[in-house]
Amino acid sequence: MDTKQTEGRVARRQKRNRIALLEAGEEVMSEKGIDAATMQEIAERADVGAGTVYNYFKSKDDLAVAVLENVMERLAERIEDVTDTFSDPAQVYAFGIRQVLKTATGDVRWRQLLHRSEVIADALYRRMGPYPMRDMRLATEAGRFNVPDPALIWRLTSHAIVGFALGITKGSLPPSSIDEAVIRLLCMTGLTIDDAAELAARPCPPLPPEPAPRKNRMRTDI
Amino acid sequence: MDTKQTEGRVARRQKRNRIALLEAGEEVMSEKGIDAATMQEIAERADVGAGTVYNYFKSKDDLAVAVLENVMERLAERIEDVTDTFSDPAQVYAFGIRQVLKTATGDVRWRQLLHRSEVIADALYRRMGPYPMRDMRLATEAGRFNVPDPALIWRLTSHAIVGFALGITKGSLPPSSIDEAVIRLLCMTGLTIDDAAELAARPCPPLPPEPAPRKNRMRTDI
DNA sequence: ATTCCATATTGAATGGCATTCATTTTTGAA
DNA sequence: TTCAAAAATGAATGCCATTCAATATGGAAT
Repeated sequence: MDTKQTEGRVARRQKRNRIALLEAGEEVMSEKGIDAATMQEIAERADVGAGTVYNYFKSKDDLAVAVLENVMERLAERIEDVTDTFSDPAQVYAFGIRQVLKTATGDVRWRQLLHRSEVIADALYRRMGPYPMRDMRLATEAGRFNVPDPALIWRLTSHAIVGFALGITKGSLPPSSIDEAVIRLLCMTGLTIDDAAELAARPCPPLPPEPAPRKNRMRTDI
Repeated sequence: MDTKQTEGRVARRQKRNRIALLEAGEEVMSEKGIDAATMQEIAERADVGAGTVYNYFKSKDDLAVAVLENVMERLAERIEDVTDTFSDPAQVYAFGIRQVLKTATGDVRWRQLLHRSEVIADALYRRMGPYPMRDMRLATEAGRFNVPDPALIWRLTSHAIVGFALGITKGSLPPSSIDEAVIRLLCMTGLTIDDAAELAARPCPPLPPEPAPRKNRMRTDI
């Protein structure tokens, strides 16, 4: 018999639990920072026993990585259309970062989450190894354009994000100017000055429609 | 009577202890990373009781900050001469970073230490507050040249270092080209593209003094 | 030299937290 | 209904930063 014909209760519950844990993780870690977030609280908020978390995630860091991957996934979805619009990988990349910035600056939860992302970037890279970037569409899309080493793109992207996160969370980059930040990121991530300057000079190309904005459920009085 | 006439045994021991702790801290934290380093081991390596450490440093983070400050101090010493050679703050800054890079790439201990420096940059900034940058000669030197907000310089410098540390430790910046890295850092830290490009174009060492009219002309509109 | 106290040192105790694991509960097939 | 395998549980473990009550020490005053 087809074992898939009806997804058993277990499978469904597991899916629910995993999602609940990811959401709880994102919530708590965003609110308190990754270090201060306790597995206990995350478990409670996901209506799950403390030990159960470890059936789904090997460790706290592992959970954090999964949470960030989840965030990135959502980001990437908003980005992929662009590849039909632009033919220059630099443009795609720039646009991608632009999107990241717009979202990151607008969403307190992500900003706080990214705050501690050094470890995460590290873990992400270690976990991904050389070429298994199945899910990282941002990277994949860039790879479509004969960028020599797709892995490099992703690494740079993550560094850009981390660096930017450092910048805004520390307050040294007033996020008043997205374009400015983009330029800095481009420089930081290895595009040439000329590329960056040129990109900065020309206006942002026509944008694909943005999906409905998500609600920010987080307390703002922190 | 002059209480200083002979420094008592206590004062001498305290000085020794402090130094021993800083050295032990740098050693252990460099070897194992800040997180993995235990206060216990640091205390042992400094031939001191576990609790004693807290007579000298408020917390583990506090110790880490002191260790990094110590490193920075040594770095700064190698930098100060430059201020006699250059009159443009951008040059001084660029040269400073250049030195940091050269040293950091050559010294594994520092590289590893810087690796976890996100927290430290944070703590450093928190600790220093708006204007108490007495010891940060790098920043002070920059301040000599009418850079509007000296605090800003230091903040940016620390970010540059952190960012660079992320870069090399993660392997995304092959430190083959120091100059290139410098340019990226300059961009990242808020000098204008033009400034950076110009700096990149001309060889670092000798240059005619100029009034140094620094202006940030980056677009501020979205 | 001796006394004495302020100050420094100490390491055992505390508390918080990630992680583990022996039990219990649930599940789906027989 | 029965049963073995899988999943969930939360109490127990161990690690570690930090605290603190007890102890040792240095040097000033006698």
